[in-house]
Amino acid sequence: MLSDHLTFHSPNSMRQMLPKSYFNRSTLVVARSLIGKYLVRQNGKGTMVGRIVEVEAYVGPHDEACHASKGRTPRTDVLFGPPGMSYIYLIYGMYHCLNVVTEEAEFPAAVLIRAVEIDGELVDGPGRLCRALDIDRTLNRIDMTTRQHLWFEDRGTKVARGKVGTFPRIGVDYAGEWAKKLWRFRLAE
DNA sequence: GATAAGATCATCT
DNA sequence: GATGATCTTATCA
Repeated sequence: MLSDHLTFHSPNSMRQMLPKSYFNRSTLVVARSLIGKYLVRQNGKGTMVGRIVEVEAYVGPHDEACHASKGRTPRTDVLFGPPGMSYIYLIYGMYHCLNVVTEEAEFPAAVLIRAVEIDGELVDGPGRLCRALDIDRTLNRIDMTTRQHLWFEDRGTKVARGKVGTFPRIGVDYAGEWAKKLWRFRLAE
């Protein structure tokens, strides 16, 4: 009886929140392994869940595409903090971008969540994603490992390594050689 | 189909 | 005062 509809309904036993230790690893490893995991958003109206389809890694003080490469400022301070925290900022005056901080404190790095699939619908692009999930700067710098507001889950679905393609990151041409790094990960259909 | 331009503001210089 | 880790709409081919 325990095995009744075990997979189809994805019971709680298969929903594992990703803990702080998950993010305290190499940013590239975290980024790649986040593909196929789930982003859960809980607000006053209810709960929304998106399957992560595309992410980008921003790695360390020397990565010129990473905001932290320009130094530690009030905005980028959270990147230098402990892993598992949210880093959300406004870009181009109208869109928000959601990141999760990775690696140990004092090493500034994060993974940008670029696209998710919600109920089979692709939500493509960090700005759209934040709009769809009701994410803005009020959620900046929250702990994403507490099952409150915003967190990640592993729901037992497996993604073959060959199903994850690597690409250059978007919109970072100014970053010179760093712009060529294949630090964008996307799930092949 | 591809490319260009406009929207709009927190952040940093 | 300049600049984006973007998206939508318009214009062209």
